[in-house]
Amino acid sequence: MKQQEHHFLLPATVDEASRIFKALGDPTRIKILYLLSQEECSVSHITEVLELTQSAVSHQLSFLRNLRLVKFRREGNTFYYTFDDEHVITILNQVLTHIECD
Amino acid sequence: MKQQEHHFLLPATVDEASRIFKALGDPTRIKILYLLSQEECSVSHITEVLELTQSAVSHQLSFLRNLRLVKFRREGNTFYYTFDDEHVITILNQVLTHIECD
DNA sequence: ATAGTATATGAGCATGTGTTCATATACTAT
DNA sequence: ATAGTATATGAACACATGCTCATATACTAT
Repeated sequence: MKQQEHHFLLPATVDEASRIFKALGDPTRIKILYLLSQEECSVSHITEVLELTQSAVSHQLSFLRNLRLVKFRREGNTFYYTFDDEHVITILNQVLTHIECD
Repeated sequence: MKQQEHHFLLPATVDEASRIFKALGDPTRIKILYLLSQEECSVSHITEVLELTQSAVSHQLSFLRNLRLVKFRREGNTFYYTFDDEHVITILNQVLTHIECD
């Protein structure tokens, strides 16, 4: 066994990374984030475009909001969501591009 | 609501992406992959360095093997693991760097 | 006020995940 | 052959996850 020095990660770093990856580790959330990476969307628009229930979308948006990956603005009854973490969108697009270009 | 055309993702693309992100979405697997990104390691070395049980490490390596994110070679009783997906390691390091440099 | 619309939220449930414990396998050394 | 070492694997269990269903909230229109 080699006797190198390792560079160790801080527990907080590992936790934060796993939280980000976990957020991206679900097909529904990937679709939502990918949609939001293209344009600002209302909840009902996401619901229609992705053919999901309103509740499922709303729960996932709540999840993404807690992680500060998306934000929203209100206009009357309509909530418009946009992504709120450029870096995570970049990572997502890198992976998607990598897969599609296989 | 805007009436743009969306670029849609293939279901297979979404699935593959979520599988990759899910693999990275666990602290133990992040630590293992990060270690392997630095050097080839035996199972027992991983076990000691990360202070995990042998079984937990072995199960996670099996998981990572199935996704072809790691590979191993055998030398007697000892199994040496290395990463097997440069792109995934790159993504992992990007996210880790981004977090640490906050 | 009343009804309608858009979204959020809580409970419940089925399924997935990560661990431990016990045991199997495969090799090495005596 | 036998004991020891390194790793893999299956079962079981606690906990997390993502959905649906029902309902709450907050605004709009009449």
